[in-house]
Amino acid sequence: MARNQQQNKKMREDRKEQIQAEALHQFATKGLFATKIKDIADGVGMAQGLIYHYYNSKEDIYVELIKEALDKMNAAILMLMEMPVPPHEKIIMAIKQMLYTIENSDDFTQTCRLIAQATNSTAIPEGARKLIEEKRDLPYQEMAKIIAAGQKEGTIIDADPKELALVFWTSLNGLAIYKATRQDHTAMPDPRILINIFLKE
Amino acid sequence: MARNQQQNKKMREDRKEQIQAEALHQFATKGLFATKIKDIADGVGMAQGLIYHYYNSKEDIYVELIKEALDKMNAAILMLMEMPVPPHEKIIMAIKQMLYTIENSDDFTQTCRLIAQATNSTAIPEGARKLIEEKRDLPYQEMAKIIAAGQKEGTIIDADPKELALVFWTSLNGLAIYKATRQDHTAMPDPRILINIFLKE
DNA sequence: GTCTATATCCAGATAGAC
DNA sequence: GTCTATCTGGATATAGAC
Repeated sequence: MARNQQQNKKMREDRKEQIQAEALHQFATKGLFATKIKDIADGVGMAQGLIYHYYNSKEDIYVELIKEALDKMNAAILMLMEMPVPPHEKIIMAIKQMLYTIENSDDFTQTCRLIAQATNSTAIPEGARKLIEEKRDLPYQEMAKIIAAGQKEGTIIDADPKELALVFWTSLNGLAIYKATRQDHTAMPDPRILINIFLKE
Repeated sequence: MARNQQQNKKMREDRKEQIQAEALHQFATKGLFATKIKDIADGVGMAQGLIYHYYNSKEDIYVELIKEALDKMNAAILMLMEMPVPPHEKIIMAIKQMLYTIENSDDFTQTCRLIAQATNSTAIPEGARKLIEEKRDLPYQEMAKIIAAGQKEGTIIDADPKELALVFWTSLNGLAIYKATRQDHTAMPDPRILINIFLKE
């Protein structure tokens, strides 16, 4: 009996993940309002009404995706923060890693795109708005700390750490959006161009 | 009679501009699908049905706005191109001008936001999609030319001009999006941070 | 030119059979 | 768990009076 309950629960979770994956794809490319429940259902291969066996509303799916996207992003940043390397190495690693991921990971690209869409629209569910407000500043704050540490170390150029952190993330975000919206395989720039913004020579 | 016809035409144009201004604001903040014709009509202070006296459809308004936004952007780039100053000066001027405009012009910010929304969604009218495809590469191409000229001059760092142009526009675009989506008065970074990406010291 | 009223359609969500 | 059928609301666009 316990075995069966567990199995059922797992199957339900699997099904929800299918829906999530499809919804991420659709929301990221078309946005919340242009995506119809039927589109998601068709993508998964289930009846339109069946979606409501797993979620209470379209908004619920959306908010869950936004939450996961933000958490995934922030977890990646915090992992970087804790690496046992000096600040300027963290920055070099982060830039190389981000450029590589932007160029090669479709899932990451879609996640970026979802967040960009959400951030750039006021017409999103209240729950999503709150999550974004609450979580979106963390990367900027953490990067400002790394930069300040690097300046103390003497490896990072002299400028307001907050401003440098702003340039750091908005540049990478701009590149991610650019990549996401071109179907062709646009190459990312040489990492050194970006690294040069921050490091003293 | 001719006098009257002219007056009527002008009044009609004025009314269309009112609609356009309101639609730009709404589309830029909420997107095409979340914006209802009634929202626009309410913003202008006219009945919902009256909009159709001036436009055939919501999509028509949208496509017209996209066209004007892209043309305005490209015209600004071309003006810069033709200024009688050396390449590295053009880059310095462009960065300073862009940062200043991002920080101070609400209209520009909304235009950026509209284009970002449109570029980042596949669910836009065919006409808008075509215009974007057709016009969005011009800034990248023109900037690559300026950069290549600056390299010949010896003032711009050694790297692929296309990649530098990519970093140039995506960085500024990232900053514009950032600014557009924060209600508070977020300061732009010191221009020298960005200028340093491109200029030899 | 402007309004009110309405035809029409579409999509989110629910009900109920299997 | 899954489907089909349906209720319901809301939004685009049109019609017609003033």
